[in-house]
Amino acid sequence: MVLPDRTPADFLPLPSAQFHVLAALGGGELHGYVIMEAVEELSGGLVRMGPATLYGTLKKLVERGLVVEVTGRPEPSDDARRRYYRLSGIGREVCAAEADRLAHLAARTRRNLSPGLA
Amino acid sequence: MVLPDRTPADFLPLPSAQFHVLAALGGGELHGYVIMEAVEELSGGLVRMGPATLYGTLKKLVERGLVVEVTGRPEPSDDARRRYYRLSGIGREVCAAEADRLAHLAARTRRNLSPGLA
DNA sequence: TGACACTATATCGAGAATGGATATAATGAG
DNA sequence: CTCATTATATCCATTCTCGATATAGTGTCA
Repeated sequence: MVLPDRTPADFLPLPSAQFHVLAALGGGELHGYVIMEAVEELSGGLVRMGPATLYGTLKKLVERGLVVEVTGRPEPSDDARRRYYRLSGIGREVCAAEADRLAHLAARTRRNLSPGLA
Repeated sequence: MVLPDRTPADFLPLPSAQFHVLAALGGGELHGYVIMEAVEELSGGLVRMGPATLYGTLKKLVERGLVVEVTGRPEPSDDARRRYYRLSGIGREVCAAEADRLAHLAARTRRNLSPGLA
């Protein structure tokens, strides 16, 4: 009852935690704990996402249809506790669109900032 | 009593509203209303900052020492209601550092995303 | 001069986003 | 069998964001 959004642009700007998780999932099907590590790595160590942020964000992303929980294990003898997630089609598009937005924003900001460079 | 932070890295990641305001002020000394317009322009029309976010953010940025209110008008016959703001030295550094962070994050995300491109 | 849109700053209160701390339990190494 | 690590999960406080609203000066035009 809360999903009239269909095009990537309708999701922008994305809350930063949601973007970090989508970005991490760009690498493939991952489970929660590995996502935390991937977020830290992708952010150059600057962002450390704790469990509260991660699992809340994951839940929201699934609700929004950007992420899908994977049914079935990659390998049968895998740790039974793990829950795997992957990007949906639109999730991938939204992630790319948000990356573009950030890149453009950063570039424009640099340009706007440079005239007064110290 | 709340300013032990001194290096730009201590401020990252910056909340998005704070970054947008700093980015706008990269263009020079501006007053509130013009900042709102500049934010919209710099964001490619994607971000429209209302008064509540703007003035709250501005207040916080001044508290943090990233922005300074300008005493004295640029032109004597200026609208008396206006209050002008400019980046502090560290404010400019933080803005540049955050722009770099976003650019890198966007680039890494794109790289991480591309292998599975649709 | 009076009406009205626009400029301009400001706050309230709600809701969303974030993060520290904590809980629980399975896994794996020694 | 002990203990660090892996793993998911929630509580609660704080922070961030924004729609709505308030107040008032400015500029235009009839």
